[in-house]
Amino acid sequence: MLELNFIRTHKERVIQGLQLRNYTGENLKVIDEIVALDDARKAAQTEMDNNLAETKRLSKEIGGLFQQGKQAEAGALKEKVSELKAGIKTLETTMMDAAERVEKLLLTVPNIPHESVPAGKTSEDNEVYRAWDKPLPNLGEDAIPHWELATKYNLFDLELGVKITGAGFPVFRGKGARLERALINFFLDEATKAGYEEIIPPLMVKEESAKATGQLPDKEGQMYYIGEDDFYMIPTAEVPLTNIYRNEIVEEKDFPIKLTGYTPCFRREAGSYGSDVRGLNRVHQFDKVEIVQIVHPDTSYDQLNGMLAHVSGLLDKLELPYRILRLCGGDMGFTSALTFDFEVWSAAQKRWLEVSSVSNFETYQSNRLKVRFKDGKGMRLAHTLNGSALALARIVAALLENNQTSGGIRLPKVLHSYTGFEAI
RNA sequence: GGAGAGGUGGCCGAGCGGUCUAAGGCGCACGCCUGGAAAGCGUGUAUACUCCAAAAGGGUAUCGAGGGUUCGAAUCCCUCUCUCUCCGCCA
Repeated sequence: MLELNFIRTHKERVIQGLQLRNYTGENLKVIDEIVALDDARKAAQTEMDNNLAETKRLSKEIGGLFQQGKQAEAGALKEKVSELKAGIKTLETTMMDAAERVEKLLLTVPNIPHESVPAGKTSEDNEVYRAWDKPLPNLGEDAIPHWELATKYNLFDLELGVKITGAGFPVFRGKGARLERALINFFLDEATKAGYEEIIPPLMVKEESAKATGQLPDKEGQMYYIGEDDFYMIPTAEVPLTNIYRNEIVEEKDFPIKLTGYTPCFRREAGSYGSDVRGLNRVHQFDKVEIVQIVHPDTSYDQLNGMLAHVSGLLDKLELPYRILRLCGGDMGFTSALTFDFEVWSAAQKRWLEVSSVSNFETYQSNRLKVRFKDGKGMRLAHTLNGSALALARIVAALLENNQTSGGIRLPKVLHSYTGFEAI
């Protein structure tokens, strides 16, 4: 969430930012409400603290009087303290109530977009940041989509997933499973080469963790929830990886912290049924290698560029046509200040598929996470970033479709040593 | 799952109703000492909120978390949580 102090001191910027996210008059009032409530909280707290100080002083006096055997005088003071205590209780309630309401409202305010974020309402308005300037593969009439290729070559089976679990839980098998594992290894190796530390995190997280990275309360209902133990299945490795540093004070010299991890990702995808969900386009469980960075605020945009270069490099090596979009204010995620999406061309479906989303959250996540470092001026919040590098299911879809030939499916050279075969 | 023992500052560890404003030690930083270092000595060593125009300096809270008893809680009571030991189950 936004820093309260930032809202207080940069109200105009906050409002401009919200306008870029298409907030208008009525919705913008929340900012003034927050400041007013916080004023009330401060006033109550100051008074309460003063009363507490007085109580403390008197209690000590009573202790002294008891030791001198002056019971009567002590009794008189006791009454005075009791009176003060009643007032303190009221003030505390006022303060806690105001603080809670501030917190609640703050959770409803999204991150302020970076100045480069284009105006716009929907994905239609996203800016093509880097277009694909070479020709797209032309497969001819008999090209078939990846779900048919999967059946033809026995690569994955969605019906089998339905039998075992339900719709959207693919079963990979044979060369399909091998390809999946090859891609995971390839992505992890590349991330490690780029200086990311490999992590194997828990796949379920507690509420506190999901809150800290912003999945809750924003995406309640999109995560699988294990009620018996109060766990959430992770929708992305971002959650456990970033939470490694929750409540940590980091040494400035340890920046940039770079983590990578492969995990399956679980998403309920409630309310997103439609024609674009066939095959691997949208599933409830998919594999992904994530990269996460925790960095000094001065360098976060440089690091963001580094992440773009990293993801571009992966797609280049996989020989997939792709483009990069800069998301507009209306399409950007709640917690992000700037997001770039990568889309690969799916030649049989003749459409772009999102395979990566790379974002800088600035201090929005770290404020909830409380990831801080100390510099000359005191405690400061770090910046957090993350990106998919990459999401597997759709990469598989594109690889299969784009490389199909009448004689089989060719695989990009970089994967040969990982798969142990050059074609399917 | 059952039984027991515990969670105190960056770390170890004392404290078990008032002087805890948390002893002592280690570590760390700075200074003195030294040709330089070690040792020794001295000083300092958290976080959040808040008061003050700011600095300096105050105030409040935090001894796993939350609640309670009390004029006063690290200390007593309740709930939760985590760790350790033993037993059971188990890849």
